[in-house]
Amino acid sequence: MEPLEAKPDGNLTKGLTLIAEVACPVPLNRTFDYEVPEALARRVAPGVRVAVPFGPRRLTGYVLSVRSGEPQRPLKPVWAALDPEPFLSAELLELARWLSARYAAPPGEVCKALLPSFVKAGVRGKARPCPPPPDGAASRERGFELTSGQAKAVEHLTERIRAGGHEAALLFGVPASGKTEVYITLIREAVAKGGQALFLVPEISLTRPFFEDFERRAGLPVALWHSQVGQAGRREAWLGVRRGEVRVVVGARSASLLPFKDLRLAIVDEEQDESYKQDGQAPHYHTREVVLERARKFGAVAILGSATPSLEALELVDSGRATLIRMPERVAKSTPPPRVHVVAPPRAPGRCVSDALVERLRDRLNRREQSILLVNRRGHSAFLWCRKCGWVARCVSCGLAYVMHEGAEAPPAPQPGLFGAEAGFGLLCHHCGRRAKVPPSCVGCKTGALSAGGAGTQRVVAELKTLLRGAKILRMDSDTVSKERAESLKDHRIYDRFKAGEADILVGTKLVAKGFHFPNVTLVGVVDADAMLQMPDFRAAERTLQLLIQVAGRAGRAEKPGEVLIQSANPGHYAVASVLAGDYLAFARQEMGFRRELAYPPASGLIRVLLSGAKAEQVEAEAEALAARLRPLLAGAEVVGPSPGVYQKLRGKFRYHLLVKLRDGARAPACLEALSRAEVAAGVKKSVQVDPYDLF
DNA sequence: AGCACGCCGACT
DNA sequence: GTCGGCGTGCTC
Repeated sequence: MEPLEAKPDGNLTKGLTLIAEVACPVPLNRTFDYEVPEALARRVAPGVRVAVPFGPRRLTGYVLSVRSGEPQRPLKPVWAALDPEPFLSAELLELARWLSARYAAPPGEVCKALLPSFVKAGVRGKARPCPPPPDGAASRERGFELTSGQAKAVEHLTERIRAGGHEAALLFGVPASGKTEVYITLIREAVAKGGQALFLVPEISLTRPFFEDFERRAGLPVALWHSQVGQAGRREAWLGVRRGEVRVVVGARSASLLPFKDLRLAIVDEEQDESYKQDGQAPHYHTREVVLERARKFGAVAILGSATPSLEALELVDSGRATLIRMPERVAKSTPPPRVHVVAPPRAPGRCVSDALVERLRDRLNRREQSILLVNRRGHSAFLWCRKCGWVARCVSCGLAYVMHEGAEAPPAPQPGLFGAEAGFGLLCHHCGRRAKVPPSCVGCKTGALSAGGAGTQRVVAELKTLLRGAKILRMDSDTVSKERAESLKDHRIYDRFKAGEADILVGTKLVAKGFHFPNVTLVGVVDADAMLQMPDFRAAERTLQLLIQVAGRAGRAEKPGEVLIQSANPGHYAVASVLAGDYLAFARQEMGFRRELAYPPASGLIRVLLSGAKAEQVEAEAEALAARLRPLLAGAEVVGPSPGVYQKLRGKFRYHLLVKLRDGARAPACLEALSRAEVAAGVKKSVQVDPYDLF
C-alpha cells in the first residue's frame, strides 16, 4: 500500500505523481518539472505543447518526457495541453536532446527551432491523398560512366539503401566528375524502396537548380525547403514530410531538421561549405553532424559530397566512421583541367591587378572569351589610413576599420550591374552598418593625407575600367545581389547577364565561385590570395584552398581549356603550393598535422566562451576570473586566454573570450556542463559556443 | 529572455 | 508627496 501524504494545498494523495519534464522557451540550459493533473493525464504526452506557469508568467513549453515519481519539491501544475496529439515525434525529441547536449543549447529553444512557425498560428492539417508512387519509366535514364571502382562503391551504397542500415560515405570527386548523377541514382533507389531522401546544398540560391533537375530527371515529386520558402509552402512541405508523403526534399541547412518519417538517404553536397554551420543563433548546430546523427538513428545512408572535403570529413574516414569513395576524373575527359599559375602582386603603389593578369584579361577580350576575378572583399577599400601617423578610420561602436565604399552615402546600396555612374565615397562599418563621411584629412594628426588600402571589388572594377578601355564589367557581391531576390527566378540576373555574354569580366566575392556553369569562361584570376591566408582564423588555409580550387573550377568547363592566375607573394605557402600541384590530400595531411599540434578541430573539440559587457575592465576581470576557476576544473583540457575577441568591441559592447580545447572527446559533456553552469557577474553576458566557425 | 522587486530624480 | 528609471534575480 502506497503511503498517503498531505500535499501543501491540503489534499491527500498518493506519493506518486505524474511528472512532465518540460522544455521552456527560455535561454536556460535545463528543463523544468511540472505536475500533470489527473484530468490532463491522457493528453500530456512527449511531444505535446503545454501551457505552464513560469514565475509570474504563462508560456508554451514542450513536453520531453512523462514519468511518475515523487517530486523532490512542490511542483506547479501543467495548465493545459495545447495539441490533441504530439507535434514532435519520438525521433525529433531525441534529436532535440542530442542538439541540446551537443551544442550546449537550451532545450526549449531547440524545440522551438524544430517546429515551423505555422504551428504557433494553430494547425489544421488537411489529410491529403498520397501522391501515386513514381513509375519506373523515368528511372532508366543514364548518361555517365563510372570507373569500375566507383561503380562498385555506388553499387554497395545502393545495396545498403535497399537492405536498410546505416552507412556514412565521403564522396570525394573532382569538380565536374559527375557527382550529381550518382546522387540521382541513389535518391531513386531510396524512393523506390518506399523511403525518404534528403538533399542539402549550402546556399538557398542553389536549391532551385537542383530542385528542377531532380524533378525533371528523376521524375520525382520534390519539396523545396529553406528559410525563404513562404508560409503555405512550409506548411505543405513540413506536414508532407512528417506524414511520409513527401519523398524527396531539396533544401538548405534547416532542412536537416525536418520531421522525417522514414529517412533512407541524406546527402550533404559541398559538405565543406561553412554555411552549413549555424553560428548566429541557438542551436549552433553543424548540418553535417545533424545529418550523420539522424542517419544513424534512422539506419539511413549518409553521403558527404565534396571536391575539397573538410578536415572533419577526412577525419571521419581516417577513424573508420565513413568510407571514402573517390571520383578522380572529369566527365568531359577531352577538356584538360585548367592550368594554374601563381604571379606576384603588382609592385606599383595603388595598383591591385598585376601586368601579367591585365595582359591575360586583354587576351581574353580579343578572343571574345570571358574572365572571372575573385576579390575577397566587397566595397572599394578595406580601410582608410594616414600615411603620416598611422591613424585608421574606425567605427565608433565596433572599433573596426571602416570599409570605404563608392556611393555608400547614397542609400540604398549601389546600383547592381554594370559599373557606371557611382559617384562619391563613403565609409561603411561591415559589422553594424553604420555610415560615415570620408574626412578631408587625417583626424589623428590633422595634417596627414589619407590613403585607401586593401582592394575591394569596387576598386578592382574601377582599375580595370581604366586599364582595359571598353571592357564590359559586371560586379557581383552581396551589395549587388540582394538577399530578397535570392529565390525568385530573376534573382540570378547577374549570372544570367554574364552567361548571356553581356559582359566580358565578372568581378566578385566568393559568390562567383559557386557551382554555376559559364561555358565561355577561360580565365580565372584571384586578386589577393594572401589576404585570405592571413585571416585570423585557424581554418584560413583550409578555406582559402577550398575557395581557390572552387573558383579555379569555373575556368574551361566547356571545350576551351581554362587558365587560372593567382596573385600571391607566398607561392611557397603550402595551400598555394597544393593548388599548383593539384593535390588536395597532401594539403589536408599537412594541415591535419598542424591541427593536432595546436589542438584545433577536428583534432580536438573546441569550445568558445564569450563574455561581453559595457565596461571593458569588468569584462576582462570576469574573463580572467572565469579562466582561473575553470583551469583546475577542466583537467585534461587546455584553456586558452582570455583574450580580447577579434572584434574587441562590437555594437558598443566589449568582448573577451576563452577557448577551451578538448583533446579527449569523451570529456566533452562534463566540460560543457561545467561551462554552462559557471556564473559571471551581472552586467556581463556569457555565451558558450561549441565548435564555432566564427571566432569573432 | 521576460517580468517583478527594489531603491533614487522630475512632476500632476 | 508619487510616477518611473533600469540594475539584479528568479523561473519547476
